[in-house]
Amino acid sequence: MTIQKLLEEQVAKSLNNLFNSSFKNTDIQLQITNKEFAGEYTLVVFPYLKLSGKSPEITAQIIGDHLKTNSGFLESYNVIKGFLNLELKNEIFTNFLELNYSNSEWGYSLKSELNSKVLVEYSSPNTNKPLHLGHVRNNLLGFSVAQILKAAGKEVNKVNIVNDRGVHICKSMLAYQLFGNSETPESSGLKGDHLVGKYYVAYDKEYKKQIQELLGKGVNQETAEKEAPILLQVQQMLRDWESGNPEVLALWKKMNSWVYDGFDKTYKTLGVDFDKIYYESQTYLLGKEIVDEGLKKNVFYKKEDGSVWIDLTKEGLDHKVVQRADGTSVYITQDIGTAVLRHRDFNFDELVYVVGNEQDYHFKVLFKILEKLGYAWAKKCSHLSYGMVELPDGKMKSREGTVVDADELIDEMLQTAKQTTIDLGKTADFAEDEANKLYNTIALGALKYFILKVDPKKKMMFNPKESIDFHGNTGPFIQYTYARIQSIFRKHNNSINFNTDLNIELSLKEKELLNLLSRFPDLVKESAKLLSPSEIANYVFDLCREFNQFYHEYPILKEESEEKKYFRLKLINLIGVTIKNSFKLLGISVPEKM
RNA sequence: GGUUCCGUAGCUCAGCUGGAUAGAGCAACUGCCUUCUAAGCAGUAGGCCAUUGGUUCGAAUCCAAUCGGAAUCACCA
Repeated sequence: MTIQKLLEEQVAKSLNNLFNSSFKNTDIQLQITNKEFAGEYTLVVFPYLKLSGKSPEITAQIIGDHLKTNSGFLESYNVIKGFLNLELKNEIFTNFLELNYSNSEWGYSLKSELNSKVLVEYSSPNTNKPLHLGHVRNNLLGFSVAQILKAAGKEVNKVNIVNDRGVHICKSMLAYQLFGNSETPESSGLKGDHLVGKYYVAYDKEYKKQIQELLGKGVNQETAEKEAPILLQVQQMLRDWESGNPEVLALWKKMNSWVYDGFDKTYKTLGVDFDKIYYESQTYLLGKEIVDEGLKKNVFYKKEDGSVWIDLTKEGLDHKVVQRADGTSVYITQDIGTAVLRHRDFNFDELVYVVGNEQDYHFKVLFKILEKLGYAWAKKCSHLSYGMVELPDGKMKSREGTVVDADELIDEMLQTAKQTTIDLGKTADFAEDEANKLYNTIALGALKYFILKVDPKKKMMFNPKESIDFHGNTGPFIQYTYARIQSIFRKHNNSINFNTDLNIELSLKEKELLNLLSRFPDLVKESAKLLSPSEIANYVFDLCREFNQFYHEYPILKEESEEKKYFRLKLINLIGVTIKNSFKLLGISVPEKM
């Protein structure tokens, strides 16, 4: 049990004794004491004035006295207005440290008895273009959330659904047929996904050109957009694909394989992975079957032109197409199939979709449809709806080429990390492969932390002109702090297995650090509940700031008192473990030396 | 137009299940490397928490309205 929870229990007991009330532990809200006052935790007594019938100051004193004589936790307390600041006994902290300092799994829960199975879907790329910064946010969030859920004791499987079919894929394919001249990744020297992306852009360019031509002939805008020859060709190609035209299928397979090679490289660099990859080409037929069944059960209805719809107006939503008039499936058709297939495969208790907030409506509809189709687990599906990554001039748009390419960005980060590190002379005595490994660790640490420190729900701004920093609230700062700690242990060389005197005198800073450390396990659970890596990021940054202040002010190896020296070694060991374990939850590695 | 989300320092973000004088980082300016790694530490400056009203002992936080921005409402994904 954490220090805070023990305290809350004691406070509840005291209140109940004093006022004949019946508070539970969870009713008590302790807050962290402001730095300007003595104490670690603070009880706001205003809510209890009616019970005590006394002024805030007197009430606080009564509670403080009772806690001091009965809880065994309090060294002393002070009252400022209606705030009761609790100063804990040193041994609370030293006990805590003694118990946890060498636990390498510190902060992580064991798999719960309930063994709740969670599926996390993330990444979900389209195979018509390379990954950009928006996808990077998705991948990092998905991977990190999975790590956090595991650390909170859940059984987690990561799944990916590859959007490998549909009109958008046909667009790249058609443009390649028209303008590709049979070029390949090998012949062009382009990474496969980039080569295919080139033709997706080429399609859009040609489409816009044709619209202009039609407009020039006096056709109106709407008709021009619907009847541009290249669009009609794309629609024909999709029908050919769904009917199994060998030539179209061959082209599709060839181009997709290029894209997969490209994606694999990017995934590997980012350090993300999946337990199972689904392909829409393998799930959309199941989707169509379910649509047929739903039609028979009157969950869906058919319009005269043959398109299939669902009426969700009673749910406050709208009518929604689930199958086109020409019989081809739409996005949601395949999502229905994929969800059902996944439940067959994994029998999950919860399913988390990591998908941008531009699809909020889509997921509302999807979950509602699954519910109406009678799947009980539909209620256990949730959408981790994250905000878009924006550039100073607005949202990224693949078609318009206003994107920050993932591979290019990572490459730039690597160059910057390398240059900065060399300028600082940090790798002078490193072997070449060690040095390269370090540049990679720092570059990805900077990128990942930059993205994960922001609340997932909020949109975030990325300015390509200002490269990601390595100072202040950044990944490298935290990695550096970890390396500093390891450096001390390299110098020390001895075991730290030394019993701490529980009555050792603690400085304010040491108490602060121990108090902060003690909150880590609860924080992991909290961030699992909120599906929010940013909680972890902000916490570990705070911890590092506190540590660096401590490091600056207090000697560790040079401390003369052996007692204090070993106490501090244990303290910084636990700090190091906490940094490492926090970063593991963010999918970021830490260097031993930098 | 309907629905949803957002508006906190020059910039990027914390804080939002109501609590003490609203915090970091970057950028600017000042100091600190003969002492465990200066990717660090200390300090200065920077705020009508979009606006107005309400709820109460107490509001950046909850409610309403207004202003500003975004997303979505496709036989796109």
